[in-house]
Amino acid sequence: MSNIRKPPTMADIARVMGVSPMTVSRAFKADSLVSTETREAILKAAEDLGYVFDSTASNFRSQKSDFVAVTIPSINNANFADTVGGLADTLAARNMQILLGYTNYDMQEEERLIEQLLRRKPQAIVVTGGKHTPRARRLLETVNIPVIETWDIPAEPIGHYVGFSNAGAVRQMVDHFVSAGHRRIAFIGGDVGRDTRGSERRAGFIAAMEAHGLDASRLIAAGVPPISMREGANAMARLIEIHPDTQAVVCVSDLAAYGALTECRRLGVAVPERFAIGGFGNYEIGEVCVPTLTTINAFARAIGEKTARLILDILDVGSTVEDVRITPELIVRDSSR
Amino acid sequence: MSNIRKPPTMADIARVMGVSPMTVSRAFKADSLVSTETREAILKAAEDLGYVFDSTASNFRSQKSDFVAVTIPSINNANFADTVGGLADTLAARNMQILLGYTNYDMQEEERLIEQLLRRKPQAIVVTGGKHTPRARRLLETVNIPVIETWDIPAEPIGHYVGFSNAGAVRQMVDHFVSAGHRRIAFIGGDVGRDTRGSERRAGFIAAMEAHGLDASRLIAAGVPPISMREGANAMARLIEIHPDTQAVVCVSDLAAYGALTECRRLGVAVPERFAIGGFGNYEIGEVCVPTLTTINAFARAIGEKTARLILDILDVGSTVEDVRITPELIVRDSSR
DNA sequence: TACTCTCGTGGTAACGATAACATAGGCTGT
DNA sequence: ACAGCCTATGTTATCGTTACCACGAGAGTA
Repeated sequence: MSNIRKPPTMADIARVMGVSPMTVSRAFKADSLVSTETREAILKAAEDLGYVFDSTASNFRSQKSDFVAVTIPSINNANFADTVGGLADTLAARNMQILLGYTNYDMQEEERLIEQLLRRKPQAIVVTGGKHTPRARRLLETVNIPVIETWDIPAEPIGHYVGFSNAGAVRQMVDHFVSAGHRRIAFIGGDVGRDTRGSERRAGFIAAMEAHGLDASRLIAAGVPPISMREGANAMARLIEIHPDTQAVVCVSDLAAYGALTECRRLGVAVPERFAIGGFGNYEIGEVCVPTLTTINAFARAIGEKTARLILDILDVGSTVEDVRITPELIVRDSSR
Repeated sequence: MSNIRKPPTMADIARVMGVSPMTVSRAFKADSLVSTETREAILKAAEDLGYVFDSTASNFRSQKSDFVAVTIPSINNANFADTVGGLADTLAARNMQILLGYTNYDMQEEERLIEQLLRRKPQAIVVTGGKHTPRARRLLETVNIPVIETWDIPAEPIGHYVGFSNAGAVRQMVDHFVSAGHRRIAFIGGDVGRDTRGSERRAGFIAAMEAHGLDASRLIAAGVPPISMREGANAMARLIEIHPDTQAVVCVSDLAAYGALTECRRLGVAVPERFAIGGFGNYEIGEVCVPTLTTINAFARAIGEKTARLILDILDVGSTVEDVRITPELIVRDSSR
């Protein structure tokens, strides 16, 4: 009847076992000093009693958690999911857990989230991108845990970063198109302003085109970022209507690029003969679709893994660790050759 | 220099303000009894001091957290991501946070994860699927918080569930194919055993075929679940080789179906004229690709939202709430008409 | 006036684990 | 044989917040 009796604590186990609570506590820490027999007996007793270790109390007393806080723009994005996967898997080896939040590409929301996450006393905080509200920035600067910005090379890094130049990556794509003989090149992205990385890719496109002495005004904004396959298709239709003589298009992501590709197929426009297409992010779709999609591999999973290793290094050794610059890789596939 | 001074606590704010710590505490709880002026003054002082609320201490003392623990098989799956998105958004309105873990389609890993998550004293726990290791099951049965199984209708529910019949959904697809005149129908899925939902869809396929008096032996296992687009393509190649006279194929997911579709295109097999294809999950790709993909909409996001609302109801009202059965919807598109 | 009720606030103890220090016994080496 | 060290365990105090109870002041009521 009294199924509502309180769950057992370490003190209960200690009483049953005739040892001190401290010994029970130690039995749960892998590296601490308890004789093997005592530990095993305690762990067995704990299991029998249905004891569940109270991380809340442990974190509170020791003033640190096993959390690493992470903010990403959207959960529904294979690239960020890969990064989180790399982070989670690498940190799991040290029994650390990810505390994840979604900003929905909104810096205001990011600020709210950062504040909420910091309340949990994480061991480190990982944010996506290098732009934040002033208050978010202050929160991150003040907090005394490692701060890592990812997916970008911040103009003014707060702490560490593991990222790459979005503008530089797009330049690779533009260079590729130009050396393939294209001159009238367009860019398809989302509306400017919200998606920082998208905006930087757009800026990188403009800079690269101008560096080649080419016209950089063929810019199609397809909607609120992140733009979908459907929006990519719509943008392509618009592009062909407005600038029918365009030879190649750089898309802000593979999803947009795939949408553009299907639109071309619908319209009977040959890719790559009549129209070369490049994407971004090396999504699975790009290597399966017909024709396969030229893209930029930003090594999303590696970003997560390297970030995790950076965090572990900082926690172990101290903060004398260097930042990590990833060099994205241009992958040329059938959609541009 | 002494940048390492301890962060301020409520007691510090109380001292500065000349009130009791209790009043400071109340100022941070939206619904508690403090005069508006006092609250505002306290919140301002807190901001000035750079105070960060300590959720760890709060959770510890009040013996409850704002967490809802969630396990999903994989982060890199748009369906589960949608469910988590629905959960997170709905719970965010109540300032609750998701504590997420990935099982990697492994029940052993799920057990480990459930144990780890329960240590955080979540307010509720949401698991994907209705099959668990005996120990995981015991942990869930013993814990005194709401337990919700999703994406399935468990044979023996532990607590509540928000799900649908995977077998029933596949039956809809088979019925659709049969009424379109197809008789030689195949199934493409992953290797049996790991992915519970995949296995149930396969079983549902067999049952539905037998119910129609048709041969249910055209089963292609494409690899370790979840199977990729590439594996779907490979499976299609194998299917055409082994059973060249097949008329239609049911795929375990839209990703596999899309792979199958591209393989058909490569081989010059006309879809749907020569070969009808159906997927599962209503991924974005299915409504953009050419031809568009017939699929099953399982309302992934709604599962998350309904689960969240169920949790909130239980926490508010008590556990007299009913379970939720979702009815998946067959979406017929060009790949099968 | 006296009595009840609500509002705003204060005082005290406690949540469960563990950091820090202490101690008993066994072993090593000279 | 004894200082010195290592191992296994115990004792005490404490992390920061909030549950619980108490209390005074003013409002409302009879």
